[in-house]
Amino acid sequence: MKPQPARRSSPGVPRCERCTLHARCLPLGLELDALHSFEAIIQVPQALKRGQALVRQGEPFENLYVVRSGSLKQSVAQPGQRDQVTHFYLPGEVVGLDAIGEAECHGSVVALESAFVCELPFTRLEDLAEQLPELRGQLYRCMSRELRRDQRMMCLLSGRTADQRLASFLLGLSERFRARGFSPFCFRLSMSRSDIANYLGLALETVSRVLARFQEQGTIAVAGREMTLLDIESLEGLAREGVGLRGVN
Amino acid sequence: MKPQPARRSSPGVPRCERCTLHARCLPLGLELDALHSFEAIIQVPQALKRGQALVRQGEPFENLYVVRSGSLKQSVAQPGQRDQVTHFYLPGEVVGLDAIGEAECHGSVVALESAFVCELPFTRLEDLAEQLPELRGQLYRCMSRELRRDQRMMCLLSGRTADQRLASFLLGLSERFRARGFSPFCFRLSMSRSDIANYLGLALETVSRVLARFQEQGTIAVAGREMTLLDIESLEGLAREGVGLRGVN
DNA sequence: CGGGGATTTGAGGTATATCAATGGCCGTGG
DNA sequence: CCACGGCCATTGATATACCTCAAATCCCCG
Repeated sequence: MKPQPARRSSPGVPRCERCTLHARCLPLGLELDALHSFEAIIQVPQALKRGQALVRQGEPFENLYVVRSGSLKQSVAQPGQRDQVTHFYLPGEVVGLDAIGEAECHGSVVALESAFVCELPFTRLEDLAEQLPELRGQLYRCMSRELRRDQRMMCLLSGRTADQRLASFLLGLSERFRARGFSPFCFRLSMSRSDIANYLGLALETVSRVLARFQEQGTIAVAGREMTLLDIESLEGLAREGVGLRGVN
Repeated sequence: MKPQPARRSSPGVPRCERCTLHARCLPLGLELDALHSFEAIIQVPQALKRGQALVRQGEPFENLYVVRSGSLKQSVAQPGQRDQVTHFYLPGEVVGLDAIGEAECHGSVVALESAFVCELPFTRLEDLAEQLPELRGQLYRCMSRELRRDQRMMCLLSGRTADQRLASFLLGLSERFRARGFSPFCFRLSMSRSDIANYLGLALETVSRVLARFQEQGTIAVAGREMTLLDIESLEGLAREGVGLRGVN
């Protein structure tokens, strides 16, 4: 059974021009009429409630989605293993790139809070991309950006301490919020400690402890899911911090 | 200064039709004349010696490369951190996908042994892809395959023990060799223990010890870089093995 | 045949997982 | 409105996998 997100709501055809994410979204850099062609393929936005699935692992791949508001997480189930959280998606980010050219979605994507997403049928998007070099470029760019994000993640998981992982995680979120016009210093974590731990390859208790320590040191202030970064420099110091652990030779 | 790989050697224009990798390579599925157009943009193959760089981090992105023979590794340097090995490339695999749509290469790629690569100027490839939907599809497929590979890697780094990482690593190599027509049971590791350790997020001593233990248990036979997988099932058992460690709740 | 990197092996320390119990938050229902 | 229950988060105590340091040996290459 397909997830049945509410297909109501929202002002009929979306208008990218008016969207606050315009400057960060997929159609970035399109000419005006190109933009209108692009808008034409966007389906009526979907509303998701917390915990609701946008795509389920194994479903046939049909659409990309752009997050309009709210946030989501992707997790991948592997046989005999625990689920692994692989992504958090914020507004303006594209869901589904890792399934392009594949038959099925290779991870489930679930809303972490109430969210809206724009649905883009991929075949139509591809047809359009055929005519619009700009759009093609944007697609490539999004995919390779994701590749690099994943690689940075691999670096993080590979060689860093719990402190460094958390610091990088917080800085990464901060940066993404800043880019979207939100405060980079003060934001709400829409994911649970358990999600964070899973994402960073730590035990949830460790996440809790490290955050507590950061707080003691005056680096952050955290109350439940409300996060305030007090000393970005310290965090950057931690994140950048050379080696020490898990060095190879 | 650009790396200056020997531009001699090899039979003038390469012939994909005759290439043993034909069935696994980028131009897979192209019609005959499309294939010829594709061949036309391939530069004279480059020969690389062990340790020689194919691309250096930060260089402007201009080409994709397909490995013809030999193997290479990609590593990414991050400020204040040790280099991180992010990939090993085997024949038929495409180097440079993570830089598409970007100005510069975001990692260095170095030959682990004598190697040949086909050079594909990306702008010309893109022009060609504009006319060949098949080729476009292949490009997408390669990129998303890479995305998924990276994600599997993240899972591996995130939640698994050293034994599981090594087992997965060996099985992964085995599978890739099999797919290329080499023996999946008996092969030569072209990378050092240190590279493996770095790639897997372990200390090099740990790699050595785990391999020794696998050998004691009769799962593998290893002598220096010559590797024989004796008991694939055991390895798969290890790799798949549920949880235990680093579980999240 | 010699030298230097690569690999192996050993001993000890530590970061982090695991187990366990408590405390806080929030939505639900009386 | 308050009480209840479940989930989420915190905190402590303990176990352990893996890193680090150190030294010996192997092997490749000149």
